[in-house]
Amino acid sequence: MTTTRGQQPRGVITIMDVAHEAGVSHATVSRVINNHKSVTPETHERVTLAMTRLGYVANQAARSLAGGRTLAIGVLASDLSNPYVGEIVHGIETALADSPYSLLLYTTQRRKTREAAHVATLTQGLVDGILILVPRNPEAYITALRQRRFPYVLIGSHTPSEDSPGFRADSRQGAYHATRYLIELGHRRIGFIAGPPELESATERLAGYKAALSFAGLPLDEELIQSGDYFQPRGYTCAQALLALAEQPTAIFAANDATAFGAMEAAREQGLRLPEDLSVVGFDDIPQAMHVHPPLTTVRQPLERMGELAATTLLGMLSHPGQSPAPVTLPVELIVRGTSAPPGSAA
Amino acid sequence: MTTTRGQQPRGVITIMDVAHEAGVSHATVSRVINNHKSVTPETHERVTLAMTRLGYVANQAARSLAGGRTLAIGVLASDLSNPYVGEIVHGIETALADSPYSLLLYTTQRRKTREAAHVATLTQGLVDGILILVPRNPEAYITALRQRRFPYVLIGSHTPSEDSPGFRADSRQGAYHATRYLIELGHRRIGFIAGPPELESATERLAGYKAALSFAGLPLDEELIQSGDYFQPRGYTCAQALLALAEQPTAIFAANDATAFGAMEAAREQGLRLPEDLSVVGFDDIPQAMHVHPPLTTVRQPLERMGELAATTLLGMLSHPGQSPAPVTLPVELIVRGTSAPPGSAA
DNA sequence: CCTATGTTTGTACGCGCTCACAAGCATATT
DNA sequence: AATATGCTTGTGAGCGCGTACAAACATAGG
Repeated sequence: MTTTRGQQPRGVITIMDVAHEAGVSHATVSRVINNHKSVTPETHERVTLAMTRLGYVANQAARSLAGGRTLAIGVLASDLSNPYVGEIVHGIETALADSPYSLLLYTTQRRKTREAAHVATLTQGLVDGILILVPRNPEAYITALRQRRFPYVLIGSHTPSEDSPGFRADSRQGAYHATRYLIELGHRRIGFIAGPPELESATERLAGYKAALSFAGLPLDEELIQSGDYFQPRGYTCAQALLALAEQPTAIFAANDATAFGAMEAAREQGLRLPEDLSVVGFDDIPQAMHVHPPLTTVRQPLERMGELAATTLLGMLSHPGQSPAPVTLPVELIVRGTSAPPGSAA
Repeated sequence: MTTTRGQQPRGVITIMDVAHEAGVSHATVSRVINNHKSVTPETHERVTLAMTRLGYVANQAARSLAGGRTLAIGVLASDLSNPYVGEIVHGIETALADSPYSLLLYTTQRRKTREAAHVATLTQGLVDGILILVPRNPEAYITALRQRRFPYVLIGSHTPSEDSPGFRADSRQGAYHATRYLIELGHRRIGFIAGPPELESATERLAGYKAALSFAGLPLDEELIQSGDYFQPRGYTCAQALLALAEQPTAIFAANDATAFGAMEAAREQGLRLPEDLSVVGFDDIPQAMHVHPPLTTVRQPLERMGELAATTLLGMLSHPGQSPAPVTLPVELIVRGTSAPPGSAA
């Protein structure tokens, strides 16, 4: 049985070698690999044994070519150094851990010039489905993906109206809650540092902020709204602008945590104590939010969970082709930490 | 020329379609794709035109199978939510941006049970080469990789003795400098929070610390050395232990930034002012090091650059098989910020 | 004992591409 | 004018695997 192969055993062990070793045809080996039902337990056993004995590892390229599936999913992200993205990818990894799928990572930082061609390459035989993180301008490829019926799931901001499968956090609701919270603490002048307007999440957070003000009957002062870009340095300058107003705000709600960190810097530089002299609230709850001092009050997005859900959904779409789940909006949660207090509260 | 194909134009455009469209053989199309020299400019033009006209995209699986190259490289990392890893991957992406290679990401969090099988899968037709980030127990697969002559490059800690290509930061030197810096500030009792001893970087940093003490003629007090694990919570408890000593240290050197953050927390909780009552120095210079308050004095590792260099090196190994560059140790840099000062310096 | 039915296995084709080889052709050499 | 040389292009053979189809065999029914 344990025939030591006559040919030179160079390099790669193929399905043929296993077939020979087990005394069956390569088709049978293939059946074993793919768990086809019509294989006798004994045959299955023999083949499995032969595989381990020879140290057989399937050639993925050949499987893809013959079977039409690549067993890989692509992840399109903007930039990995963003902790926000890291969290989501972490969740994706978790979901993929028990699947046979590999993870192909693409950041749009790479080859941003030809993002469309990029998607084309990915979807043309490189991966079976893709996850798109926080799409900046999805219109470019989403339509193409849809009409090609290529499986994809969005993560993060995207218009809920479009019926693409996706998972997003309820930015509007979160911003609304956070703002109401500040109002209930007694704040009347609440500065807002917005995100880039081309991002759905940014406009929603702004909308939530405005809605809360209007619900509380507070005036909407355009002076109090600064346009940020979700990055810390801009948060810093926006906060400076807010603190330079004749009528200073007693609280600043930043559209994301990085921006909030910038605001904290600016406040400290002006000699303001947090939270006694100024309350700061962020959005996202990235890991370091709890590690700054004082720890940041913020709105928690279930980032890791979003990644996990999206990946699981995509896997489901791959195993049950045709269906395209509706987008899901996940609730967010206000995490009260140390940067928020009633206005003018003594130390 | 612009023959509208008679057959049903369903699904995928293959090299054959392009060949037909351009009026050449499929081999010529292949030559154009692979930039073979022996193609007339006119032919090249015709083929290129046909490709764009048909929207041809090469099937990567077929290329891999036929050509023996996958045009993908694998990245083996421990865990993406670690900002340290994010930085490195960022550098890798940068290096890969202008190459035809894709990035296959594997975290060992996934399937940690079968890490070896994991490497086997990767190296058996999934990727052409791999980058291994901060290998925990590399022995398991390094030897296998080497004897299979599979291209790989290490990033981060690894014994410099082993002649695997790799890029690492000079942990020992960095720790030595940081410790000397504290000594020169006037500190005599300097606590050290070590990293996990199974990590090369951790032992080297400890060695650097000890060397600096001995160079300065300071006694080595084992009490002052706590064993951490590179994570923040442990840094917190280790710092507590150090601050509970009868003879308190006036400075704490933490083996990495996360640990240093923990130490800062502990110090603050004890009512100590940074840096007046206690100096804290970290290692790594992860992005948030400069964003905590006060900003952390730390030893900067060129993480992104390490990733970029490693990827470039791997690409070089792939295009010039056979050579295996020697490991490189990159210099680190002490970044003095706000958490370090002479002992007992008044505010 | 022969046919119908079901189960397990083998045969053979092709997925889309790369590459060795040879053919075709133009130009250089004698 | 005949042959050699170099360049461009076409032909064809797989790469390793999945899978339709058929073959082989066992079992059941008549």
